Amino acid sequence: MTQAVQERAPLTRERVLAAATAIADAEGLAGLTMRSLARELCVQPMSLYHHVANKEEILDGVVDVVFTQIHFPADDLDWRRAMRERADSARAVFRRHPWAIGLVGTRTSPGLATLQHHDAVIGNLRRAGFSVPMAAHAFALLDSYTYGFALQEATLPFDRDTVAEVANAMIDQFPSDLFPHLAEMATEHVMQPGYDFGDEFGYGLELILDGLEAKAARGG
Amino acid sequence: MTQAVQERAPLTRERVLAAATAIADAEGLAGLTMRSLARELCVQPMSLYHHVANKEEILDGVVDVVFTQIHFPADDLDWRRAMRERADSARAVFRRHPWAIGLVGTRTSPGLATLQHHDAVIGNLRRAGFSVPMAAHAFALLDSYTYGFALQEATLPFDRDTVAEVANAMIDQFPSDLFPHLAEMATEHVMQPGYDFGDEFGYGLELILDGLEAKAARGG
DNA sequence: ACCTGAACACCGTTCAAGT
DNA sequence: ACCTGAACACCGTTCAAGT
Repeated sequence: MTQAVQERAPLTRERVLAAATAIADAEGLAGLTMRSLARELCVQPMSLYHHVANKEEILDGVVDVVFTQIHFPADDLDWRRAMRERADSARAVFRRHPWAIGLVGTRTSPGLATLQHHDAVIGNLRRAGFSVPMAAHAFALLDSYTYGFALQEATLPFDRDTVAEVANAMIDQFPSDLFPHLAEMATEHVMQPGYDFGDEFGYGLELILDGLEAKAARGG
Repeated sequence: MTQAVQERAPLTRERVLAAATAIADAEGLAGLTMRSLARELCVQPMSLYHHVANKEEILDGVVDVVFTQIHFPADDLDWRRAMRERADSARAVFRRHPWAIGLVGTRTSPGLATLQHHDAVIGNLRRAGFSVPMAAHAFALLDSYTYGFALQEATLPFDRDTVAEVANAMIDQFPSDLFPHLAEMATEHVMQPGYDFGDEFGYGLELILDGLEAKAARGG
């Protein structure tokens, strides 16, 4: 584990959540157990319950820790740049913590950082002249796109060699002529040198920002 | 459980996955264990291992079962209607199986139905004249939006009473003036009679389809 | 070929006891 | 106030044995 050997600082909720995040990063969500967390903190499993109610609260907590890391630009930045920068930052953060995005779809009580982040997004749009309903449209659209892209990226292999490996495993498992269009896209596009699925993010984001700008200009 | 009492049909992979889906629908993903699944099928836990390799394969399997339910329109339908219908269908399916969308972000080996679905989407776009790179753009954009919207909906309460309950719990937990823009949007818009977050889906979808149509017309 | 009983090494969590 | 040892009711999975 990353910091198993250390003088025993007193346990706090923050230290518990930081350690939980580190474990999930290193071993995935399945590796994060009350027992592995206690081991990481040089403590008995039961000590954790003095700082968090249960494992659910830890999962809520680590999602909020991840939201802490999403950069939100200064209040006075024009809305297009602000939305672009925070979308790019969110995508980068979820790329660093790929276990977190699936968790977002299961947590029903958002934490402080999550709510602050959402408030800042809506605030920026309102100051830019978006009506409340138009800000709601923009918010739902941009967040859906960003989360969904992160969700797709979470299952993607990081490097090119693994891409080929996965593709081969797929071809082994199914008759290759079952998916002619998928095969065409893979061979002619995705497997070509220079292709990076991540580049698709900017394309879609600009298309959405263009659309929102046009709508906002004519009032929704 | 939904069908615990029944004559014991021979176990098959299909029956195992159908029962697993039913359990997840009824009790959530946490309620789906090898043991609860065996109980549902009137069988000993170990019998399951003759039809699936392990629990991971069951999770892969139920995601594919869910993809089976996403309706894909006839091949010759114009691309805008085809994309709209399958996005609406996907959203409805994930609303019925809210546990499934988070799982999408953790499964790295897609099943037959998933791949067939993706192939049909790309095929429709190609027949409509989309270039391979343009089809890749459209595919990434529409899927990201649809999955991301489903991810947000998965954490939302279903009925109005629960919305108010959740909002009150949030206000109890944090000083209410910490999130002025969120509060404004909640009181002036989201909590108003007639508001339904689900309606945001169509707004964003049409904006994206408009953008794609314009881009496709001028070749990317 | 298909199913099972007993067992193993894990889980999250509670309780009563220690300092 | 904070931490712990022992225990409980669960997990997924293996193995050797049954039909």
